[in-house]
Amino acid sequence: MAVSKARAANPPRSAAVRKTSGAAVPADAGPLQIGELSERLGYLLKRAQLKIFEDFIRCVEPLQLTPAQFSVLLLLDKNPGRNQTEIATTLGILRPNFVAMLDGLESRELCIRIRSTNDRRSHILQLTDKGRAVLARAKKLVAIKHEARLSELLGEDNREALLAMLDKIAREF
Amino acid sequence: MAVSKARAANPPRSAAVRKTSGAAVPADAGPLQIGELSERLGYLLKRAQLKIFEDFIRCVEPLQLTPAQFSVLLLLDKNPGRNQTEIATTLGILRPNFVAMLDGLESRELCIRIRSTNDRRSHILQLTDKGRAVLARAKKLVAIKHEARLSELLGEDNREALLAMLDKIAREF
DNA sequence: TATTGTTATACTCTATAACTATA
DNA sequence: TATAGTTATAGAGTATAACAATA
Repeated sequence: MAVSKARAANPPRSAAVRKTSGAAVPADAGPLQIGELSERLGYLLKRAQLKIFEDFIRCVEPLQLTPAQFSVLLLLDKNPGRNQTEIATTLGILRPNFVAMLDGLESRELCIRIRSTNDRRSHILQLTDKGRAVLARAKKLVAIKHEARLSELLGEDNREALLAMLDKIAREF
Repeated sequence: MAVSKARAANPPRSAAVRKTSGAAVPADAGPLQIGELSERLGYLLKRAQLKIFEDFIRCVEPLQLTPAQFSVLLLLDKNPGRNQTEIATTLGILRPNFVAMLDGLESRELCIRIRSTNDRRSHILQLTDKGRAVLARAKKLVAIKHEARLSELLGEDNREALLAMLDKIAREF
């Protein structure tokens, strides 16, 4: 949103405010009308995603894993022998940004980089035993605390329908 | 993710890589197995949200409006006489971060701040005629380009079911 | 004393260019 | 020359503390 540019382009705030008298709403007017916002997919997606991420982090809090870190561990487990670029791009993470993320996981000994013998430029990523153990515990916490809560809220059939629609949007839109 | 801390805590990258020979996957092994990721709500929500935001920005490109800016205009239109704090918190925007955003909209003459006569601390926000015109054009573009495409992908009934579930998650989860 | 708008600041995420070592 | 990992950097988004004006 170019904060600094807006800053530079505008006069000091207080000087810019109109002196016109304001037709303010009564102080007790209550909650605002969100109107069509409740039908805007982007808005609802964003709001729902924030809620889900917050809950995920809470549920998996003893393991100190972010949703992104959990995704990496899941992917490494399912895809042994792959390099950084392959893992990163599959998750929509840019290679430069994946470096610090891997540093974090590797310093906690959840995975290791191994220089490939085929192509000495690339690093094969591998879960450690500790990484596998943490992933297993995380999966359990997610299943019994996070996903279960969601099924309770929506019903299992609706939950699956929701996942299917989101997957379709993510792939085909 | 505390990039700088991770940086400081770790030895230089190349020195940290294990010398063990890597069991790399064949170069032509094809796409990765995303496995259980395709059933993780948070992951799918994030991916879908990014797609939807990208498309929104494309559809409304002639007007140069972000989803967040569009939401503000919608809310101002439905809620005349409200101040910055009320609008910001309704959208989940923190008051300090709303200042620069309003600066941008006001410098484009889409809305104005008016000092309230009831309480001279607060600024009543009001759409300008130009703001209303831009909002009207944006609504049209969103309806005929963005939402229509979504209905086509999911079907109108499914689209409504999706919105209802996301709304429920955003409110009740 | 409390609240509104604001400033300053910091941390995370995301994005791009350019370096190095290998190929 | 091209690619993998990395560095540096810049931009958004988000979060908190503190100040001036006003209540």
